[in-house]
Amino acid sequence: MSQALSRKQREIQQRDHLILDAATDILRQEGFNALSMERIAQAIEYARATIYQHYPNKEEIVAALCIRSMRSMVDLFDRALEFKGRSRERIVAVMLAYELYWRLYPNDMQDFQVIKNEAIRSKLSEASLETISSLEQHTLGCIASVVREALAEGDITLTDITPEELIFGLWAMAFGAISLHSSDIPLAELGVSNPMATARAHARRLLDGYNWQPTSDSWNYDKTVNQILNSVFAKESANISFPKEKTA
Amino acid sequence: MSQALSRKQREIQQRDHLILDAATDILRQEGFNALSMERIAQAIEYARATIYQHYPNKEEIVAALCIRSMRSMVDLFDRALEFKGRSRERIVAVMLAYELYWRLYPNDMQDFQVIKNEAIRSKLSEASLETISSLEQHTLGCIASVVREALAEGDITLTDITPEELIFGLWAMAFGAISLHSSDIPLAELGVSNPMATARAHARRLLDGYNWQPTSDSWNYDKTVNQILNSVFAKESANISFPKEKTA
DNA sequence: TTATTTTTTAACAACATGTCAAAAAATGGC
DNA sequence: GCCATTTTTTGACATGTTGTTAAAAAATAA
Repeated sequence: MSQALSRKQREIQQRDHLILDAATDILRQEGFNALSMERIAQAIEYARATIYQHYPNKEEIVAALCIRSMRSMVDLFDRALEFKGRSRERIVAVMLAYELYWRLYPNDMQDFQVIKNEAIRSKLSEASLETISSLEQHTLGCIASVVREALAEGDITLTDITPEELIFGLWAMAFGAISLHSSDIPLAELGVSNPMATARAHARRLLDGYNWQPTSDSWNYDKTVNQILNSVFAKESANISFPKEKTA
Repeated sequence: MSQALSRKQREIQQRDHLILDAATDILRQEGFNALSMERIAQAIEYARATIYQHYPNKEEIVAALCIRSMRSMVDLFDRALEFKGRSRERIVAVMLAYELYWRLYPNDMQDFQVIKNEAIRSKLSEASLETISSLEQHTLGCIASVVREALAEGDITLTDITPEELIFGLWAMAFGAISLHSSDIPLAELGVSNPMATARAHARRLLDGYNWQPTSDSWNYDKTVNQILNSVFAKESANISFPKEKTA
């Protein structure tokens, strides 16, 4: 009985993947406007109403894609924290995780933009919104833990801002850089060929500005970056060429 | 003849304002999903088809709102450049313009997010997209001119990055801060009560990090901020209380 | 095989979109 | 002021999407 039941349920689970995969394809190839229940139904060869058994609307489908993608981002963040070293090296690791995520799944980041949109958010369930929010909080928590560590170890002393405000600064810089990059502003034409590497350089300066030890003039962070890539992110970085920051 | 014709045309122009105002109300009070041609038509007491004489779809209406709002932003940026002083004071003025814009028209900034969305962008005409783009470029140009000025006057020397990359950094920080702020992430709960003031503090540190003279330890920028607010932005700042950055 | 439960679907009602031909209003010549 | 012409406004239509529901189909268990 539980055998037969679970066979059917496995079928349903598989169909869930079919739905998400079809949605991804349509989203990537034709954009959000082309994404409709009918369109997905055709792609997976089921009736439209069947998809409503899985998701109450297409916005929840995009949310599911987002959540799936955010989980792999969280994984990278957690892995970043496995890098052992001085606090400032560890914050570099966390920022690299963000950059790596964007390089590994450049398209997924666009879904984040979609999900930020009020028109879409307003159709999501409380449950989905909370899942998204808690995943977001998790990534923030990773940065926060390193900042707290730095404070505890005396690598940084904050006088004019709170730890949370420092976190916000790093977050805003990274988020802003990625947002601008994934919008269709022609950054390359404006003279910014590599936004993420540039953001990384700015973050380095900013942390130097706050005197987070060891500052970049007394430590080779390019070496640290390589160490991080070759240890905790060995698997991912194998397929990816990482541009160095230009260093003075 | 030109009298009679222009009377009618004035009527049509007025109706254009009616449409945009109605759209703004609906957008603010009920969100993008509630915005429909029918809904606007009811509000202004004309037939739906009449609105299509003005705008081919609701996305273009939002674009028009955006463009109207961006023009006032550009105005603030231009006014910021009227402030005379050292280059680093002038960059402070430009950043203040951005902050001021956000404080004067907090809701309008949300429209910018809407217009960044691919689903909406894909329905806009080339003309609208280009207008938006050129307004965006104009604001960037304002920052760029100050950076060039600083280079020319020797207030800053860039070794490891290009001027464009520095501009990108300031832009990303400001844009990221505002994006995060206007998303519904509870920044206050996270300990960031004043995102824009925080971003301003970070920008100050960043510019100090790049050694843009005079650095903040040798110059009272709080005083500069007040001077800017009381001169070029006298009218606007009268109604607005500006939080000071916390300074070490 | 047959009764019962679960899953799938076709059909429906509601609503939004964009277009177009007809109605209404404005204009201009007489 | 009247009528022909042009412009503006509108109701009506075809199309497409959404979410629901009752019936058909399939799976399950006796």
